[in-house]
Order: sequence, then C-alpha cells, then structure tokens
Amino acid sequence: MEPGQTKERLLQAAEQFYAEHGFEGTSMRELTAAAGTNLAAVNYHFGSKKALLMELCRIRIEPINQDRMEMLEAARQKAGSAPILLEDIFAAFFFPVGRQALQDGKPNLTFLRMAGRLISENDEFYEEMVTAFFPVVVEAFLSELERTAPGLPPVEVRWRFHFAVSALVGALAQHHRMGSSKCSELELNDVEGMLRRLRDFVCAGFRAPYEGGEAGQ
Amino acid sequence: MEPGQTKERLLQAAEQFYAEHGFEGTSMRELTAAAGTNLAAVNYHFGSKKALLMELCRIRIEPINQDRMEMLEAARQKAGSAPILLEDIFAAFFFPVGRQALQDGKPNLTFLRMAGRLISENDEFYEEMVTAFFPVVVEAFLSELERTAPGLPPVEVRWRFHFAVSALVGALAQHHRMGSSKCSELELNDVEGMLRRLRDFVCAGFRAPYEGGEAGQ
DNA sequence: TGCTGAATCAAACGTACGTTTAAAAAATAC
DNA sequence: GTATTTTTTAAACGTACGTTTGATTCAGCA
Repeated sequence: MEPGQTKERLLQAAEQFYAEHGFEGTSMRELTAAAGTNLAAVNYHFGSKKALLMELCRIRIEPINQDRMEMLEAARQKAGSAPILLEDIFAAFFFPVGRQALQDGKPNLTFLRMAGRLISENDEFYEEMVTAFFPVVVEAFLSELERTAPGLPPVEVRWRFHFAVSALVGALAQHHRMGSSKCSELELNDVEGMLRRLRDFVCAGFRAPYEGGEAGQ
Repeated sequence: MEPGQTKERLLQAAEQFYAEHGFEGTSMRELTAAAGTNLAAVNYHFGSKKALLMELCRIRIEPINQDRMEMLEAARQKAGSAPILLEDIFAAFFFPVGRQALQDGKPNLTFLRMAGRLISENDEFYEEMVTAFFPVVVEAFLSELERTAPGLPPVEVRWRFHFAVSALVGALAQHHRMGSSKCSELELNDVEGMLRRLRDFVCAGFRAPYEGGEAGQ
C-alpha cells in the first residue's frame, strides 16, 4: 500500500470499529488488520488506542462545531437585534452533522453511529471528550436559546435543550438501523431529511407550553 | 455471605458494570469480585456472560413493558371510542421507566444509564434484545398513535415516535451526568419530574405542523 | 553510492479475558 | 446421621489484549 496513507486508513477503520463496538470493545488487532497495516502502527502514529479515538473525534467534531458557530452567527446577522428564529438555532445545531457525514455525495452512516455512541461511553472518555470539544458551542447555543425563548426560565431552557440533544444523539445512534422495518428504506440515506424532520420536531417540543414547573398529573 | 443471594448480587453488579462499561467492556472478573462471589458463579448460574446481561435486561424491561401496556389499556378505557389523548400515550410509554427505576423510594440512576446504553450496543446484542422484548409494545403504541395523530401519514407517525424514543433513550443515558452543571442538582433524583418534562416536550414535538414532506429550507 | 530519518514489520512483553474442570463445602432429603 | 443434590471454590484452559522493542525497509538527498 502507498505510504503516507496509513494514518488515514487507521482513522477510517477506527470510525468503523468504534461505531460498532465502542471504545472498550474495539480491538487494535482487528482494527489494524482491517486498515491493512501492522499492529504497531497505531502506537507509532497516534501514541495509544485512546489517542487514536480522541484524534478521530477531534477531526470529526471540530468541523461540525465550527460550522455550527458560523450558521449561528449568520442567523444572528439575519435577525439583526431581534432574537434568532428557533428554527434557525436548531438548524445551526443539527444540519452541520449531516454535512459532516457526507462523503462523496453519499452519507457516511458509520460516522453518525459513532457520534451517537459518545453519549454512553464510560465516564473517563466522555468527560475528556465533552470538556475538550463542547463547552463553548453549548454555551453559545444556550444563551441564544434564552434570548429566543418565550419567557422560559433558564433552567427550563436547559432541560429542553438537553432533550433536543438527546433526541439528536439517539437518532444518530439508531439511524443505521432505520432501514430494516421502521420507516421507508428509501429514506435511510436521506440524512438531511431526517435532520430536517428532527429539527421541526424539536422546535415544536421547545415551544411546549410552560406550566410553571409545579403542574400536576 | 448468605447463600441463595448470589444470583441477585450478580445481577446487581451486572447492572452497575453494564451501565458504566457496556457489554463488551464489562469484565466478569471485576463483576464477580464486586458481587463478592467466585468467577465461575456467572457461568454456573446463568450459563455465560451474554446470558447474564440478557437475563438482567429481561428482569428490568419486561415489568416496564407490562406496566406500559396496562397504562395504555387504562387510557383506552378512559377514552372510550375516541382516540386516546397524546399525553396519555406518552405517559404510558415514559412513566413506567421511572417507576421501574425506583428502589426503596430513591431512584436507581444506574438502571437508567443501563437502559440508555442498549441503543448503542453492538448489533448482535441489540438485535436479540429488541426482537425479544419490544416488537409487541412498539406496535401497540404505534397503532394507538396513528389513531390519535391529527391526520399524519403512518410513516410520519413512525418518524416522530422514533424521535420520541431517541429522546427518551438519550435522556436516560445522560441523566446521571445532569447533576454536574447543566441543571439544578436537586432535580437529579427527580426522575419522575424529568420524565414529565420529557413527555410534555415530546407531545409538543409530535404535534408539530406537518408540511407534507416536501417543504424546503 | 552511501547516509539519514521516517515508516513498517515480526516478535515478544506482561496482563487480562470468558470459560471449564474437578474437588470441596453447604444445604436438603431420607 | 448418612446419602444426595446444590452451590462454591481454586486452578487451569486457550485466547486475546495494548504496548514495546529492535531489526528492516524505503524514500530523499548529498
């Protein structure tokens, strides 16, 4: 195989295995075999198993978050001094995921599944991941949601954003299985369509009437 | 230690380890040590590692699904010949999870996390789990949602139910981490409150206006 | 052509894995 | 109180793990 492509092939195989088996379930022996390289390649190029998966996440997540911030900024410009439209906020949060999943025009379902995995990873891995990549973006979206929200207390905004993120992550983790029976098989590759539906769902959920927190039943 | 309690202690330890490390990441050596029994106990009482985790899921999920079906039936009775109120459908789907998590009056957050893990487990495990425990319940709720839905095409109903389930599973997987910064620490143990908020969120999302599927932007 | 640094390789490091075995111990039945 | 079954135990089964090592290969350049 051509030299210089080893790192890329390792990252590609890592995405596959990580999506299917998670961090602890991924074997470096299987991974390097699938990548067509030697077992020692991972430690040579990345330092360790954990560093490889971390680098994979960095490469994937950072462009998404950059894209998110740009879309949010564009929506801010569009809105002027008024609050941003809720639809634009969640479009800025969801759609970059679909854009990142695109590879040669076709969606990379493995990447979606990997993204959905992060949430249930063991605490050590998760904590490092989240503090490394997400604090700035999350705070930016939360403060914009608070400006947009129709009189919701901040803690309620956080709850609803939490549900929105949960729905996204759950949908990503599940998407690769949607073809089997649940929905039309044709739509499996229409990640954009899924994310648009999800945005509409989440926006409506976010606008749910607020009962003041002490409602019964 | 008292005899006869070994199985129970194994199941309890299994829940802990499975929630934290997943199926492939759980070590039978650590698990049996935590349960205060011998390494061979798992294979003696359950047959294999996989069978132990399967049995754990069965014990936890079956009562939830029974509870779900009973609540759905009660809502059906209440509604008479009219469609069931959307809030009652999702209450029947969400609340039994919180009830199952209750142990001696306090919520068992580990169980929630375990439940949230199932969705991103490897395909072999997931497939077996889902086909074993969920087909009947899912179809029952879907058909009831179709009766209740305001003119939504069935495929759209499935999409929105999928998002609702995703939000639930994501929220369960994340809940144990909510105390740190995102929301009020006091609410961490208020699983019921979380599920009620989630139900309201999901019901509103389910009622999102339907654009006919071909809408732009 | 010979040198240099990066990249790859097979092999071995020590450790941990899930499972099996056969003997010891405890509980139950007669 | 002995016989029988159920449960627990320590030890070993073979396999796989992530990482390290030192030799080998290969490109680029003098």
